[in-house]
Amino acid sequence: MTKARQATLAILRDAQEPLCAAAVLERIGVCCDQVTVYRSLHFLEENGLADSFILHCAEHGTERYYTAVDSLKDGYSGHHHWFHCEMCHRFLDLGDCQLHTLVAGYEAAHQITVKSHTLYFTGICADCQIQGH
Amino acid sequence: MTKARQATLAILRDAQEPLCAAAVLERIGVCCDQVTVYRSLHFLEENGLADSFILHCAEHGTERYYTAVDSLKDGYSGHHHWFHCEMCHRFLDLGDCQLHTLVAGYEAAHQITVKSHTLYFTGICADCQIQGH
DNA sequence: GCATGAATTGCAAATCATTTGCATATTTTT
DNA sequence: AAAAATATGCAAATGATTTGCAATTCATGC
Repeated sequence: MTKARQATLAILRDAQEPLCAAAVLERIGVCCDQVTVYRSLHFLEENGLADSFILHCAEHGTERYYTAVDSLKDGYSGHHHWFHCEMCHRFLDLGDCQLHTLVAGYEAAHQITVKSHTLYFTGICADCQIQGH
Repeated sequence: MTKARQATLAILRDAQEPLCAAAVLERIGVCCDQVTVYRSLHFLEENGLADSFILHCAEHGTERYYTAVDSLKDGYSGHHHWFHCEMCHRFLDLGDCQLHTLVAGYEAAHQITVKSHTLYFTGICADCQIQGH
């Protein structure tokens, strides 16, 4: 792995939330160019080191967000799902993917092979609910 | 509802799959402009008549896809989920949303209010599996 | 340890779905 | 039917992401 790709992966791992390319770029400093960040994110995802999803948010528009994939442990896929607060625009980690049974059911019912899925939730987080709207 | 909005909704209802703005435009003929299609789709979604999700596909790039929301029947939300075949690029209807329990669990566990979610699956459909790769 | 071909990077410019400004047309209200 | 409000069309802007290409760095064999 090149320096740029390592730096990108380290940033995703350190982040407590999904990051868009712009957020990675902000943190990566002079290490490399914006285009290299995009290419590194592609590389990481192709190689199973990162996950991504496209989310539209009133504040930030439509962007692809990336997370580092957890190292696999017993019974865990390393693939998380997220909640996005439409008021404070932060992400909340909902933990490891819970869709295995559902996916298996769809595969059996329709004779399809599901290779990946995108799932995220939006709404109001606990903090924003307390503060009223 | 204006003529453009009615025409857009009728197209979504007739379609057996999610449609992007370009696909709606193709079918809408001289009825209205491309910009009006975009605005009509926004209108339908804001008013609960359509659902949408953003999907990236090798063939068609990144686009937002819309479906008409079913009229509500007992125990059904009207909100469907879809499978997208990465070989033939078609959509398969997986039926009414099955996430109610999961959502309720997340809401209780994190004191959040989930207002919506995005879920879709990608992989290889039955037809493409038979045909080999 | 270094030459050599392959893969990666930086920069500038291109893409492309979607949005916006604004004048006109249509719809709704009174 | 006139006035006020809303929707539409057209042209141009936006903004995230991608691409071309020359220069640089990396991997590998000798």
